Amino acid sequence: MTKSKNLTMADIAELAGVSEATVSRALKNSELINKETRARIQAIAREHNYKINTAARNFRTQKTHTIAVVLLVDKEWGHEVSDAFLMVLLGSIADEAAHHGYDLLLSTNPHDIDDLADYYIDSKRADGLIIIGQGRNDPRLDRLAESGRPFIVWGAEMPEHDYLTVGSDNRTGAFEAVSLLVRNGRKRIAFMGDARHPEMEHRLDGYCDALRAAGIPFDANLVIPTDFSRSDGYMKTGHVILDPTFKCDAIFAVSDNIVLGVMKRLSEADVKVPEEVAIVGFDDNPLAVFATPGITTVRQDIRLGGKLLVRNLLDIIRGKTVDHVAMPVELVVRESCGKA
Amino acid sequence: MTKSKNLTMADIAELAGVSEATVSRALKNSELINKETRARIQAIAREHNYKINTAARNFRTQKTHTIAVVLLVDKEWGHEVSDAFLMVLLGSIADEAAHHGYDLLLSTNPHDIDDLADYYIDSKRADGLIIIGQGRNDPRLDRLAESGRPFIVWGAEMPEHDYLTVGSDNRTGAFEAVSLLVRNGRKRIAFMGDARHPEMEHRLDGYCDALRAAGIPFDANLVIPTDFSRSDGYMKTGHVILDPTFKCDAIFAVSDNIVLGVMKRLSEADVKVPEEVAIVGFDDNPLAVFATPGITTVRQDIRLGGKLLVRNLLDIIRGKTVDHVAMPVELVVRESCGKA
DNA sequence: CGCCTCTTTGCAATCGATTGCAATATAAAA
DNA sequence: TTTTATATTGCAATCGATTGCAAAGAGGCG
Repeated sequence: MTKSKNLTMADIAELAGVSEATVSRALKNSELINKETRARIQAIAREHNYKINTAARNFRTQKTHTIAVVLLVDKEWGHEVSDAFLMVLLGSIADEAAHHGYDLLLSTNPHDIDDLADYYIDSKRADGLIIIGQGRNDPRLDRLAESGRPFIVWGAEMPEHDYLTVGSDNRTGAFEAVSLLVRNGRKRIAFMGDARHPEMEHRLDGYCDALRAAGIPFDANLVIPTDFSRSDGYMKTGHVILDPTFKCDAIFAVSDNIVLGVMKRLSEADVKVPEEVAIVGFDDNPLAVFATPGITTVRQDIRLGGKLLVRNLLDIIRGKTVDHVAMPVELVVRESCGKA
Repeated sequence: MTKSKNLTMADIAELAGVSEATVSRALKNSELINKETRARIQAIAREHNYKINTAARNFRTQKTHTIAVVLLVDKEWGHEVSDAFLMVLLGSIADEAAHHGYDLLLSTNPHDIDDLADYYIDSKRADGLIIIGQGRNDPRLDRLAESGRPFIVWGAEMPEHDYLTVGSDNRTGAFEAVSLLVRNGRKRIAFMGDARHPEMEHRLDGYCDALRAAGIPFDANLVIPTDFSRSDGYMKTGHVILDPTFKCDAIFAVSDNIVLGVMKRLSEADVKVPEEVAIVGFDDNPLAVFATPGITTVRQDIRLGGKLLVRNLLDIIRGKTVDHVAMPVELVVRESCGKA
């Protein structure tokens, strides 16, 4: 098809009989240029299939029109972390970025990039960063915050860390989930999750809120440290839940992935869900509805999350003031939580 | 931290008392520059936290050191297409690209970018493209191929389309899967999948191969058009498999996602898997092992796939000759396929 | 007709790193 | 000592688009 070498703005200028400056402005649709001239130049550019050289433009303007998404997904958590979840978030970020005319740079586990800002911002690869995978206490994020470069984090607001976040209202979500179990007559409700992780900490807070509201005393023995994975859900169920000395009639798990592992193990042990143990999860993983029984869960609006990450990051880049976001969540009731 | 404005190569040159040219070569570790001088300049650059301006470099060299990954994931298929699968593939691509010093540009469903090559290559955003989501017959890919720009596709080799691919040996995988069902004594084996999709077409071929090898006649009624999704697996099971006039004692489905939907529906109808209907899937979705019963499936080496996509694309960019890749697959036997 | 305003266009510098070629220094050979 | 080969370094052009400022043209008004 087009085998001609790349055209430059000078070529278009020549073709149109105007200067490069005029072409530049015309292609931008600048008001400075006469309307007819603009249209004519645009037509010529289109006709000759001219594409502006992004590299040159970025260089000249010192902007990249690119945002970098960094996935810090360690093995530390369950490594499959939410597959579906991540994919949806990523897709939504990509769509929203494209919508604003930004490209998306993706990087997973940049273990050898100790200074994210240097790599992405200072070296002019991206104008800002979206970090996914807040982790427990990543010093890199604190360094980033100190350096004052534009970035935003998916996760939970943490008073002791000085960076902006977008995430779900984990505390309220957990509160509603556990309250539902209480309404359904459950008294000994176990919590499965890793409270060292910011978001999960908030979910534990919500769990405690719900118990308190119901007048049920908090029992630390019911808190079972579990990472995000199905396999850890499976294992902890075998080691703790099924231990004869352990008694519970319900479980609130911080992710549907965990629930899938739990239910697999319970079914092997012939423990009936929800009759003997009622369960509520978190995320509304697409699988939740296909599990047997269907998993009652807390749905996060991930697509909205992606959009907000992008919008707020762009605002930060433009110097506007931005606040933390805790998006509302929605309880999705299926079978696993039992009946009232 | 560093609030000083960005240093340029000229600054470093001045600090080191040499010319910019020398700095440029030294930072590249060029043999042209004296070893000690090189070390000294590198030290100075590090000390002052100098980062090369990628935008300027890309502009000057007319290379981007970036590859673009384009996800063409239409609703046409089951939209959740493989969640886990995609995430793993993407992660592997990202890692391998980083390993070669390339950045990764991500784009999902560029519906308004009718000419992918223009957008990414001509406008100097990327040096090459990786396309994921071969689809049935995307004319955009043919146009890309015609234009001669460097790209590669995840999927299946198609003689009538002129572009390079990396994918799994779908035909052999399907052959082994179906042969296993045959060995386990099954005679009427249904095929669930959309044969219009290149990869699935090969799986259908493998299915036919296995029947032929076993002397079982092919019955077109046993081929049930199904997209990739759990929900379509669920629905088609209700509409076709459970239809009283339909008889089968086994199912080969082209994705584990489908199997999950199938098993959900079968369990609702109290049909026992594998006793009444044996099932084999494809992909070895991380969930396959957590389903009840565990799903026997064909595992693809997705991480290897990601690596090969990147390596072969880079070879293409460098003008080397590259061939199609059909990676070997592995049958993973769990419970859903019954016992011999 | 001269002066002023407003619209439209062009000039030319600029962004920062790279690289072919020339220049210099140093060592080796004659 | 002169010539030649080799190792280092610098000069200066270059990549292509953008933009502040100046300039030219069009129209209005006194």
